[in-house]
Amino acid sequence: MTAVLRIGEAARRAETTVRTIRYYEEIGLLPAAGTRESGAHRVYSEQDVERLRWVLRVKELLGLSLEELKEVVEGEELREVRREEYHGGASPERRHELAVEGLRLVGYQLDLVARRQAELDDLRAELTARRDRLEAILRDGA
Amino acid sequence: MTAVLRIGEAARRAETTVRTIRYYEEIGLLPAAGTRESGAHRVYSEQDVERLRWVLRVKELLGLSLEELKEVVEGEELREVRREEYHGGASPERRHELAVEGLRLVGYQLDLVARRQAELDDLRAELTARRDRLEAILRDGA
DNA sequence: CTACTATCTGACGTGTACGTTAGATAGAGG
DNA sequence: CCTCTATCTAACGTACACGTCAGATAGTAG
Repeated sequence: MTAVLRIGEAARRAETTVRTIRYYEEIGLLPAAGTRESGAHRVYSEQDVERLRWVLRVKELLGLSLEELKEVVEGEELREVRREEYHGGASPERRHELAVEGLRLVGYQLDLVARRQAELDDLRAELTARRDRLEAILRDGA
Repeated sequence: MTAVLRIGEAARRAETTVRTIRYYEEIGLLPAAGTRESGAHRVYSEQDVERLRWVLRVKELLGLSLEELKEVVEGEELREVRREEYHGGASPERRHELAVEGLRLVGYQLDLVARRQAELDDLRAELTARRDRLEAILRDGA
């Protein structure tokens, strides 16, 4: 069911390149895909692809460096840990712990998004004012 | 009144560096500050600084490359032309022309801002959903 | 005029984020 | 077992956006 993908297909699905995935692994941004003996092909799950898509999206929209992205990746990894442990039946304390840490990371991202939105709102307001002034000129002036 | 600034002070006011200003001039992003004989100091007006601040802000918020920024700079230059010509008394046809072109450039920027805002809205919605799920777990679960 | 600081013009260096190439190997299909 | 393609590692190359340094010059304060 959970198809296993190799790096080429993973890259296509995540709308990125093979090199990028390997590079992210190199710098420790992405975990080394499974335990491989050197030379063996990397394998990815669809969840891995989803995680990567999310990370790339956040990077793009917030303009984060790969260094800054590490917190985001951490959050994504935690999500997966949570899913697995829940199905494997984790203790209530463990669940609590995971949820708390998850909240911290989600809060961090929400914070970044909110800030950027506020700045974009300001920018948009100024642009709209400019546009209105120009339209006024076209209407009743020049 | 309209203080004349040299590159160091201009950089401070625009919250950037001297090198950046010179680099932008090198690649033709910013106009060569006035007509200088080679070796003479560059001079900037407060308007120049405002223009630069705007450009840097748009770059940061929209994640544009310097190449893509050229449209934005063009828009800012046009604003200045407009101001000057208005005070110098431009013909109605000229005013009309300037306003139309200005609208195009403002429209372009508004479009970019709107797109980014939409994407950020989506991102925020997903993050908020995640947060809510985690909070639910803390409330009535773990 | 002198002293001092900021700016000037090259030119080379740097960090980030990958692209590209070479030669060997893995693994799926027949 | 053989073939063929995708992937492997290692290494060098590249585009962008500046940083940094050297040596000369401009402009301001006294």
